[in-house]
Amino acid sequence: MLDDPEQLTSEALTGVVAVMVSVSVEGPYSYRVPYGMTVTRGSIVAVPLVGRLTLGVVWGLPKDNFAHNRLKDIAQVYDTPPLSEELLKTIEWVSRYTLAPPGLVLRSVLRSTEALEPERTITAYRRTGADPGKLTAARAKVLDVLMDGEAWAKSAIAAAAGVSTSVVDGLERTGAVERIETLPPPVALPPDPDAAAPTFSDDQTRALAEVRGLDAHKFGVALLDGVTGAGKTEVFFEAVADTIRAGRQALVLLPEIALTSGFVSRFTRRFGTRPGEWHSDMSPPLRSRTWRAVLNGDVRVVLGARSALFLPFRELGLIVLDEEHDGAFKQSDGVNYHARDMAVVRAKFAEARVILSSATPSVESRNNANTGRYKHVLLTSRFAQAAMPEIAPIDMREEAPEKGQWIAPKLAREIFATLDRGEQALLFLNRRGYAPLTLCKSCGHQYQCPDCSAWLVEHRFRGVLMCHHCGHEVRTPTVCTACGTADSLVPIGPGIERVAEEAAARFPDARTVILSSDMGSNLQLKEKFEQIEKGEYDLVIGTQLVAKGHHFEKLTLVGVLDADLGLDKGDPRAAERTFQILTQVTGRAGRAERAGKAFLQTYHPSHAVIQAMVKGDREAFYAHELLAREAGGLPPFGRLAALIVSASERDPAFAFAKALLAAAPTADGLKLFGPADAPISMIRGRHRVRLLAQSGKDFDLSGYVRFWLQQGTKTSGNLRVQVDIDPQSFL
DNA sequence: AGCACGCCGACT
DNA sequence: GTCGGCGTGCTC
Repeated sequence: MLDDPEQLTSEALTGVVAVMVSVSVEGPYSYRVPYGMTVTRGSIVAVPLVGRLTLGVVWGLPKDNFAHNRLKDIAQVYDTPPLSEELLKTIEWVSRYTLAPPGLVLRSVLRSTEALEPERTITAYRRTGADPGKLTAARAKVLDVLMDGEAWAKSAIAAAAGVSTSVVDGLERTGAVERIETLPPPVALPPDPDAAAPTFSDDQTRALAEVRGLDAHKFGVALLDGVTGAGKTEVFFEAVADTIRAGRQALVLLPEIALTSGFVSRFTRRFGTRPGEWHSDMSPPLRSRTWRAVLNGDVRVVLGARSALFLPFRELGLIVLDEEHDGAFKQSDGVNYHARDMAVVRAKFAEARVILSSATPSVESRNNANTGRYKHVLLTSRFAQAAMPEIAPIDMREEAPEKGQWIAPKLAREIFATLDRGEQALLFLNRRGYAPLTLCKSCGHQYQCPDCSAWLVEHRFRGVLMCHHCGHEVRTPTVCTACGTADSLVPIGPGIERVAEEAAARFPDARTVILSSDMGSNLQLKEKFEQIEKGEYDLVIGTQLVAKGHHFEKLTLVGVLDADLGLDKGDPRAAERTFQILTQVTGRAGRAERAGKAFLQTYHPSHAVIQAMVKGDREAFYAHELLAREAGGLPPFGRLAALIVSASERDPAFAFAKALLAAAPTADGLKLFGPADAPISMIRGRHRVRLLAQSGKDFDLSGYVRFWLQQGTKTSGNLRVQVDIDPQSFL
């Protein structure tokens, strides 16, 4: 039974072993296992690497024969369970697929050494029962808090009792309270799958039955496809409950952390306790403890951002991707992976289920559902039809607003009517700032980022011109920096700050609020959302931020100021993204009780996306888009890989890309395009030239690109080649 | 990722 | 003459 992975993982390895170090190297290095040390495949170890200790994972037996006189000893094995075979396989697969060195992929698994050290104790205080002597009011409150007999952190006692921490110090001196070193409370308690019995609509009951049709102990994918408000979350919560009952762990991935807090409350209502959480907003100690608890199996359910996909689950049984179509699931720095695809891969190795949930599934997922690779679970709702707003286009060629305005007359009339009824209206424009371009009317100078080929966007509130690609900022000049003319700078085009200015002038009685990711901290934004929900604003002006996750009872009108978004920019996914965001944002208008209306300001009223929106016919969109993709050999009917060659000067980058293209091996059905300047031809001072490889869907494009780069001339100087398999956008 | 090695500018 | 700038390359 040599090929039985169970057998292999549990087998103690001796002599020389292969260790994957968590640095950017192409394969495992060999190390000696010192006498008396026991390691197996998956053991987490520290190994010496150029004079310092580096984290690594025992991968198995060495495949090469590194000179034995240069071998070093493993320095330490950590006292944790080994990483699961399923996770090791996932790392290898992700590395092979994305062309990222396996050590780099491992790095996203082993994020800190701290998580591996024995858990640090915390100082806590508890009652001893001894007499405190003088019992002041403050002391009484503290002792009351400690009546439960538990040990509390000093700050927690002070907060609960409403006194200062020095009262605890005083009580400690009297002996009525004692200080102990104790382990912190667990990061998450076991969720109770039966804490709250859900009540389901008939549709939800049927959808759940279909999801449950997937064997809980085998690999399988369900696409949970249903309009907002149809109750997708309740359905996949039951799959989470099933997973807990089966003794396996569940992972729920959200596209962005702004959505977690609402989600945690819903989870807590259903399961009686909070899930484990994993995202970049957590404190490093909590992250470490969560990581460890996932590996130990103490945390059963994790709610997290895309990086949670690489947590060291021991017995992963379910991965849910909520809003699976969301572009935020594609990681585009370091390891370029798409969390949706990698979730399916990990689930396959783990014999786990995957639920992809969305109101506007990605074209890829819809295709997989159509062909039967994924189980298509449609969730309609009796309210769905009523909740769908009436959508109408506004042809901007015929009903253009006056010069310097961005709200068409027809939309303005609708806004007035809505405000008169005491209802809320939302104006949506996916452009931050005041104006996307600033120029001097005297000399024509256009303000551009010095390090990127992009206009500087004026942000009037903050008084700066800023680059949205690298963050470069300058104070907005009052005198043209090119010709010296005073007051000659004019803003060109709209951003939401400018729309807010127009709205203030045209609807002076409306209480107006701007919502944009750069308009305050997460907390401030949360507050604004709550105020809108309470009806403290009449007119909401926002970017993509408002399209997600929030329902406003009184909102009955949505105006999309630029419905064309990125249409027709030569980006294969532009139509899909536009369809998704238009569906999301128009869906904010009206709920079951009140009918809603949405208007799309467009210069292309006959475009398939706009037509599908207006007719409320999403199937028409998918049908049209799938045909277009098939005709173009684009995903999901073909594969794409982008190679971005970058350098500090354009010429060497271009020359290298040309040489690379010339050295490309030929292959059946493979097409190469380029070299061409990338749409954003310079970012952070680096010129970027793009090559594109397109193949059939059954072609090993990753393998081809790896072979190609190995054949071609190696990069030298400051030339860099970045590979992006399955690029989502063509930036 | 670090850390050493290496080849060009302003100092004791 | 040297100190040190960081660009480049290697790590079992």
